[in-house]
Amino acid sequence: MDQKKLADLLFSEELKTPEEYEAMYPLRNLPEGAMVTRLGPSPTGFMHLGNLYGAFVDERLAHQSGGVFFLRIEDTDDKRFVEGAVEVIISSLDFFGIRFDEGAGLSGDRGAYGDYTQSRRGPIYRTFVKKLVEEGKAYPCFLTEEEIGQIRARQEAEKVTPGIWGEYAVCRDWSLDQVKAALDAGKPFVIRLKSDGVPAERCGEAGPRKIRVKDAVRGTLEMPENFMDTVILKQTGIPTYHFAHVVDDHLMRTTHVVRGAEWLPSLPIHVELFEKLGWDLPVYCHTAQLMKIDEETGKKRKLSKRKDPELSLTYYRSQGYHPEAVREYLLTILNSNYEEWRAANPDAPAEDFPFTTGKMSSSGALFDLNKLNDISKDVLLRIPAEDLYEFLKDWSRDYAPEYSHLFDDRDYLVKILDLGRHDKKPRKDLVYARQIIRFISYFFDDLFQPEDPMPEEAAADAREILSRYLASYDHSDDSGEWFGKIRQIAVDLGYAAKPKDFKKHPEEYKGHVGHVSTVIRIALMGRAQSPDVWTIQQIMGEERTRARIQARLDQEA
RNA sequence: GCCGCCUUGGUCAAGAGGUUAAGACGCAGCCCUCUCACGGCUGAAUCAUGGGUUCGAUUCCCGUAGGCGGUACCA
Repeated sequence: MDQKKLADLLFSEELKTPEEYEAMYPLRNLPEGAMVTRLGPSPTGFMHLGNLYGAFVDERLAHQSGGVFFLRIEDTDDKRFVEGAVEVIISSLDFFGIRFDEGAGLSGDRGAYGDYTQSRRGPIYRTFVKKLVEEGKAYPCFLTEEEIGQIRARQEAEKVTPGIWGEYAVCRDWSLDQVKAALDAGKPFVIRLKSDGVPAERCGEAGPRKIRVKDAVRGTLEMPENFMDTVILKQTGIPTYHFAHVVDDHLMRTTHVVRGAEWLPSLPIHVELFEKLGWDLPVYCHTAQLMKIDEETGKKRKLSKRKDPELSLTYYRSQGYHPEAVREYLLTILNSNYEEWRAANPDAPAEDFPFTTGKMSSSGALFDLNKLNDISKDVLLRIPAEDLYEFLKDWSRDYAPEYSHLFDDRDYLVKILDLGRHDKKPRKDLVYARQIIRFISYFFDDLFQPEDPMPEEAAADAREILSRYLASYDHSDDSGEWFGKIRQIAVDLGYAAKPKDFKKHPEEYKGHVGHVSTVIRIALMGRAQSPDVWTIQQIMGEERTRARIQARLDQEA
């Protein structure tokens, strides 16, 4: 039979049979309902929020159902490979709590369904390509780039769908002899799928035939069937994404294929490939994409590696966002009912949230930094100060070594971080590491610096206020006694004891007690705004407190 | 160009053939208050558009527009 001969001619190497591979990779022995998902990044060495977003869906689905989540390196495009990329992928996802059960790893593969790197699976793909050729479902194509360009030009002139299909697929029905001759002439070739689809322009009134695919996030998709003779095996003997996806996800027994919506247009190709190979379709989950507003055009667009370095995962790490905050943020945009759940379960770990594909939005969300910050405040509040200390210390080691000395006195820093966090209405001052360091900088003499001017109302009396304050200062005063003294100073110098009195009769006072305490606050913290002064003083200690006041006094002189 | 997906306030969004169209972030104001933060209250702000179907449509259907994506021997 010619096709068998053709297949042998094309693939002379020793290959396993499809049956052997089926036996090597048996159905997984997993409980009912367990999902098998995978992440298939190409090793470009760059991960951004969008990658995390998708990975998170895979991870939740697998781990929530007692299934398996594995990593497969999709490096069928050798031009994209960047040294060290696999490590970047694994470590940056790990930082955000995303761990693989199986697949490619730093010290080799884990799991029985490998190899997990596509560039090393050549023989597997060729086995199945050969099978398709034998069955007349694929064929070698010797068209050169130039010839394809000419075909395209002709198609454009004829206003017909560009691509290799129907009569434009000139090698489609070549005889064995024709192929042999081309081969003997040393012509390079690719293998194309011999599509059964009816070209859209040949369908007439009825329109193209439709395929129906159930998508876990979009419901039933109805799309025109494929009719392109798509390349499945490149000249190099390595498959295209389309073919690798189908073979790998079948052999690796993936149950749910989570990928971005940019794959939607090629879904019909995948469906035809699954059919031709006689395999069941996985459940597809085409996720919406994270978007951002392009500064140049002012329009929405997909996140881009090139243009959005600030959306890279390392950016968030370097700013010191806590991984849990990023996870919660992603959860809120992934599942619309998450915030509601969080409100009802304020202390539950996020893992307890029942994540579902049905609650995922099918339209793309804009990345919202405000929202991330807001969520981060709440997340950090749930983390004990001791843990926060460790988190900040690790962050500083990697991204801000200039602050390493802040971690010398652990007790001091822990007290600072815990300030006001245990009240009935806890403070939410802490957002991310860089911001936290800035926020607490005045606790450290080398970082302390005056930022705000004295308040107008009390500037003239600043010296007097400070000297009286220093004279009456008793570190053992409780906060009531302490504030009583400030009030006394205020009254003695002609300020209202209560802001309301001043508001009612501004003409009777120079200002109010708030202005007086602001003078003290600025001397101590260099800022007009801060948490409770008494508490800060207790943390700073008497010596530092007195020194700060004295220094300002000297300066005011 | 062609093909596909998407479209509720500035952002994330719930929602149903008849609702005063939830909630969150952000924004404004007020309250609390020695400042800020927290918290509370109030407010401004949304169903892209045209045409059907219907007693009634933001919701269902068709068209249009806009956004996004695809149109590779990239993924």
